[in-house]
Amino acid sequence: MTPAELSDAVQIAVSAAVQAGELDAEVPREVHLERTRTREHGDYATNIAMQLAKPARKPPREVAEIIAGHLRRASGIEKVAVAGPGFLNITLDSGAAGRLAYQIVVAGTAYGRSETLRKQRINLEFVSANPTGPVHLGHTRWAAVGDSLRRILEAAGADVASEYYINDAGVQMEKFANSLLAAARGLPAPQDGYGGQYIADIAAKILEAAPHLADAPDADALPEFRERGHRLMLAEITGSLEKFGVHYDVWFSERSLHASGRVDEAIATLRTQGHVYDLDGAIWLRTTDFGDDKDRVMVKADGEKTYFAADAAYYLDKRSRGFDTCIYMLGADHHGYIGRLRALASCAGDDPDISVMVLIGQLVKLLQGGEELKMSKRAGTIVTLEDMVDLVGVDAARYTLARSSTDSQLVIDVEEITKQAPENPVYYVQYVAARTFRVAANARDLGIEWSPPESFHPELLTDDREARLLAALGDFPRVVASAAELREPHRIARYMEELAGVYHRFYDGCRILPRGEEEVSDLHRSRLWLNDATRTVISNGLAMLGVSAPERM
RNA sequence: GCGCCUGUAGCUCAGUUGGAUAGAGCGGCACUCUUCUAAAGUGCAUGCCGCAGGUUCGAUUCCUGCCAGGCGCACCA
Repeated sequence: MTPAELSDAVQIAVSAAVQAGELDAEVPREVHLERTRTREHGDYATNIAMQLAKPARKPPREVAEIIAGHLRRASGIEKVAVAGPGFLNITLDSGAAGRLAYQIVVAGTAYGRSETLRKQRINLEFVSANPTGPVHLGHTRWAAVGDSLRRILEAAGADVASEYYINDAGVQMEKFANSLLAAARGLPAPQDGYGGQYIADIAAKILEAAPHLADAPDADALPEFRERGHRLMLAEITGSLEKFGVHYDVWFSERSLHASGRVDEAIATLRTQGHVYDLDGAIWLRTTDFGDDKDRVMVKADGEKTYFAADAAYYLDKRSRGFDTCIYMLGADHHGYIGRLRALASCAGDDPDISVMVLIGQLVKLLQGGEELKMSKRAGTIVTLEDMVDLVGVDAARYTLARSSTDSQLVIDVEEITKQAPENPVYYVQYVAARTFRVAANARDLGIEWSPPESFHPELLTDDREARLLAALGDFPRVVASAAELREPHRIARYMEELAGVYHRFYDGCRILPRGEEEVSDLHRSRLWLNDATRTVISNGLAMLGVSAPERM
């Protein structure tokens, strides 16, 4: 029995009570069920009686007793107890509870997937680091969280396109080109330019590919350095992200917006919507009409288009491609963008509550010897995605970055990364994958046959640890759905850590395979089903985080 | 000054429509392997859930104020 089925059963019990005239209240559309902390409180608890107490004008415990009376008649329920201020503690019949394992195994990779976000077309933009330097640790957090979110949204049935916006127009590229040129000439990095070893490396690569640039006049060499440097840097970024398991559906160039005239078009479109005006020689968008702090310049007095103008064109482009919702994942240093992006959507005639969602993530703070290490491309003291992967590997890196809420700053001690690697919770979770695999492999070696459905006897799974495991496994679809709706991948990770603990305790207390001369029993076979179900959930969950489910560790 | 985020165990952090004795991992102490992987399990210790009010039968959760930390407030990108 799944939580959803139980939730329906409770609802039916409530309406039965209402129909019998015992309860004068509206039947709630949803029944909130939660897994209990201890088995003394049964498998699931609901606070429905306390919620209905007020409208029904009866004490909560009395309401609880009434509902319990009806709920006890439902099939698959062994016990209903009224506890505390009016909780209904429900214990499932072990046969009904155990059938969940069968459903999970049959569903396989589909278990946890849903239609919650069906038909929603979502554009998910993340990382979008300037192609003027490597992907640093701050971006890496977005790579891990963003890519996981893409997988989770898809699991919830949304139609998602992940996208990387390449800021390849503007002065940053010129600074980058100047820095490369300086490095190629053996000069120090220009004021306001980029330093760091990667600049010298790229400059050397360019000279290797195009030796004639060594003697070319600066004016001729500069564009070459810019274009070649851009290509090399972007290739490096793409490569790092690919190795990190991050896939993008679209790599979108800012330049292409300017080149195709879409920036001008966007300004014209917004002008016809009536939100554009001219002042002091500049062209403005009146974002203050929609709650922004101040109006935003789209074209400066010198005729240059601002970054925001390109943003506007990019937004309109996304909408024209049919996306209902555009998710922007930005660092905390960009939180001032929320207002203008939402206002931009309003100016374009959209409802920003639907079409724009800005996820602000706090920055990753690096400590080295108790001192904060600033991440700056200019200073050249960057810890990059590649650095972190080299230290701990893709799995641990992705998991570590994705397991915390993006609302909280992440403090990572550079020196502790390596040292703590074996203690990373990712191994605690992955160990479940390895254990479940080994158990099944050993069972096959012993010649145990458990795959036919008739070898599964859910009613034998009566141990508390089996009940806890079943309840935990049953939670997975709800966790995935809420992670998708709230755009919070860390919920998957936290759930899996909990599931891992529950499984380890089951493994420790409930012998799955026969010992020595012991005969193979139905209980062994049934526990193998539970083992398989756990492996299914753990691998599905790890896949959503882009982390492998190893067969051995 | 204004705005956003955060403040929970020694450390890193969970805790969504308010609920039962506030949790996990790591770290500390003490235990458990001749039998499925001990990267595990069991027990113990450590908490004015930043502070003060308010709403409520009930607040870590909601509201207000204050304190502390981070990050922003360009005709930069």
